[in-house]
Amino acid sequence: MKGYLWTGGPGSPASEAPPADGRLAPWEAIAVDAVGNVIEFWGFKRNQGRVWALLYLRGEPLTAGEIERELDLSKGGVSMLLRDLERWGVIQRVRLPQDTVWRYGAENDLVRMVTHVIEEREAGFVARIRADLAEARRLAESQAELPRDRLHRLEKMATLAEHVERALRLFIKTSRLDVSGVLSVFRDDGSGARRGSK
Amino acid sequence: MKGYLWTGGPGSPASEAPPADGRLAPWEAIAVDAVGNVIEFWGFKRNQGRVWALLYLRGEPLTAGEIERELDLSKGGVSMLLRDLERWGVIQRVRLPQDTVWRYGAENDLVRMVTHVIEEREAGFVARIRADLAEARRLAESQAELPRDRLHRLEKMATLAEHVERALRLFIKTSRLDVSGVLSVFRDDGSGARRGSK
DNA sequence: CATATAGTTCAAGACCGCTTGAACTGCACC
DNA sequence: GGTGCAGTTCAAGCGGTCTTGAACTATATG
Repeated sequence: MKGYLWTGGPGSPASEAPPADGRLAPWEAIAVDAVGNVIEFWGFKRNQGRVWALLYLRGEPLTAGEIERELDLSKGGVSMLLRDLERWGVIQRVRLPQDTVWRYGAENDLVRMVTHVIEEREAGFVARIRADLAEARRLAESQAELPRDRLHRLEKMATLAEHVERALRLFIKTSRLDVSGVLSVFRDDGSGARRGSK
Repeated sequence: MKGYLWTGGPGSPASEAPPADGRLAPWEAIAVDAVGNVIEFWGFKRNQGRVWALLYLRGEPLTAGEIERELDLSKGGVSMLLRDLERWGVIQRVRLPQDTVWRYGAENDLVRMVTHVIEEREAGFVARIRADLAEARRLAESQAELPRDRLHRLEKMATLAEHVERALRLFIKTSRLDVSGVLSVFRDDGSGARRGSK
């Protein structure tokens, strides 16, 4: 909860002079924060989600400076956040013909990114756990005078781990499937906000 | 890692001298830590997982003091960890007839707990997000001169959130189903480590 | 009742990741 | 070349969580 919650500007968003540190409309602030919370829940940085959400809601590419002001973040922070998002392919850096600065636009792939990163994270992690349990088992087996039931329980623990792993994989798969439906919804806007926009 | 290393263990339970700060066998340490990592991954405290794992592997109930020594935790910490685990129903507090102290034994329900807590967490969380997005939408709609495409994107965002939510629910359900298979495996040991054991 | 041990609570502090802000690089334009 | 702005990097600070350790309560025992 960095910035203040800016309850002002009930009337006109465009017509009145907004306070220095953010012109975010209240409804935008709420939506942006909601996405921030979701993304944080999935183990990313809150502000990564906020930046993506802002770009997505605006529909047109913004500059780093604008993001900085809207979201009340530091220059350096914005730079790093944008780099992360770009690396993950959920935003795109574009340079408008006549323009001299970079602008950043949201891809629709937020979800694909989430599942993707989760997938990777899970892969490494699960491999590690599996290796550890295997190692434990190896050591335990080499221990001659080990009560049999202990070993037995260790093995069951490993089985459990495998099942959880399977469930996770399944989740990712179904999630992706389920989401592909959503993506198609998204897609019909892919061409941007038509022309009108601004 | 923590405080002092309790160089004690004159008893030497097994035949060889175990590492200074706990009598945990190496294989146990590895397995215990593996579970700790998993549990941490799921958003719990690492040491909650370690405690459960220790109790599970040992098969027989341990006292708080024993746990404290084996895992090299503080007295207060163990007390809190045990309370959490007990509240979640993944360990059971028992008092042996002749004995004066409480002992704690592992239930097999670790997974059920995980899914359960995730479920709860998810429920509250998702409700919050949903409410936030609804509120944002309400505010946005009341804003007369709002570009139509912006509102449109906000709506799609809400749709997306719903789908992710559905995927999550599905995951929990499948995970639970999948796990129930494992639980049956576990169950045949339900009666504990037979009697012998020690 | 005095003592000892088991168990609980919580303030202080360790720990860790995120954000900041300032120094720096790169680039365009004058 | 010099000035100014966009963008990057990173040490230092901040904020939040987890753990510790000591004071405290509860309970059993002689």
